[in-house]
Amino acid sequence: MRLTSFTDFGLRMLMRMAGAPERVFSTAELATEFGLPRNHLAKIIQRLAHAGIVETRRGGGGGAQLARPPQAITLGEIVRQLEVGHPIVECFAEMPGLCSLDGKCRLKFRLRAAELAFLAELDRHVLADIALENVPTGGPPLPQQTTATPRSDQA
Amino acid sequence: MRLTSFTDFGLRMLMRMAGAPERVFSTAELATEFGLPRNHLAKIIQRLAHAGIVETRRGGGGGAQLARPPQAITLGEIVRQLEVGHPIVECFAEMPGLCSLDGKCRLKFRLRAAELAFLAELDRHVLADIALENVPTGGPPLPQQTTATPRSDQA
DNA sequence: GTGAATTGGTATTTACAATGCGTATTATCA
DNA sequence: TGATAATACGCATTGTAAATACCAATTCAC
Repeated sequence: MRLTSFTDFGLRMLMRMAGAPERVFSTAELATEFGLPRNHLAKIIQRLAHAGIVETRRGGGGGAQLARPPQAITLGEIVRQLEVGHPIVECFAEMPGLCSLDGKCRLKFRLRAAELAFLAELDRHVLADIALENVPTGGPPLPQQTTATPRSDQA
Repeated sequence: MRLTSFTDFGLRMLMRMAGAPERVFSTAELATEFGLPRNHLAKIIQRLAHAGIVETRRGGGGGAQLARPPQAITLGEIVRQLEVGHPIVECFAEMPGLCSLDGKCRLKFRLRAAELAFLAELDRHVLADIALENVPTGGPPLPQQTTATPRSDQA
């Protein structure tokens, strides 16, 4: 039972963005803060944008920000969107008739119920509950105080 | 959110074994029935044996059978044993201090709660609930490397 | 209008799980 | 006791998904 790195990293970025919902975060900035590859994070932001969780804007000064207040985004919604295409078991893929136990399998229903229980527990919390204001201070010490200057161009 | 093939195939084999708790099933027989690689199934049986869910017996006429009645084995126990070593997210691996958000991360606790909800839902059912008596009646032609020796059906 | 910054999309490389295969060990039957 | 059948274990191979790199499209600043 494993979540993909998409979901893992996506949650971390959203936690950070929820800490400053008004700001615009570039993928380069998030990549520096978390010490993760920029291109990989950009892909996840794309997915989140398609799902309507964040809004992106190209060009200078662009980046991503939450499309809704963090109180209106449940953790379940995030995981659901980020885990698209990764069914619990192979049987759940959209391939009818592939499973040889198709009609007689009484397990499928139970697995689905367990998955719903997992997501329901996640839906009991919203993004605001796990927001973090502090920079994780991954590797090099970033003495970046809250100078309210969204200048962050370096690479 | 995905279970490994270990868990997927393990559950199928246990479903079959629960349909005839008194019988002994060889891995070759199960592999033929399900059209799955024999060696892979043997490894899963090993894991299940170590977990105390099945008991194996070597030698002629040997094989595996449930160590307890199928009413006494919950689905949660099976999944828990089969998913060992596959944490939900990387942070959950046994590597303290690796996650840069160690102290401040309020997500970890929620993910754990969701995982427990998933397993709790599974614990509401036992293996007997999903037993299947019928053989899946070999669907696709399988390129089995077994030497096509018709097994003498043991009593 | 020009240039720089930033996302969007596609292709390639890499890592890990899944699979296949061979060998050793052990128990049962003749 | 010997032959056979099955598990147990390790390693090589394969396949799929993640991770990375690169190029195109777009927007703001000047």
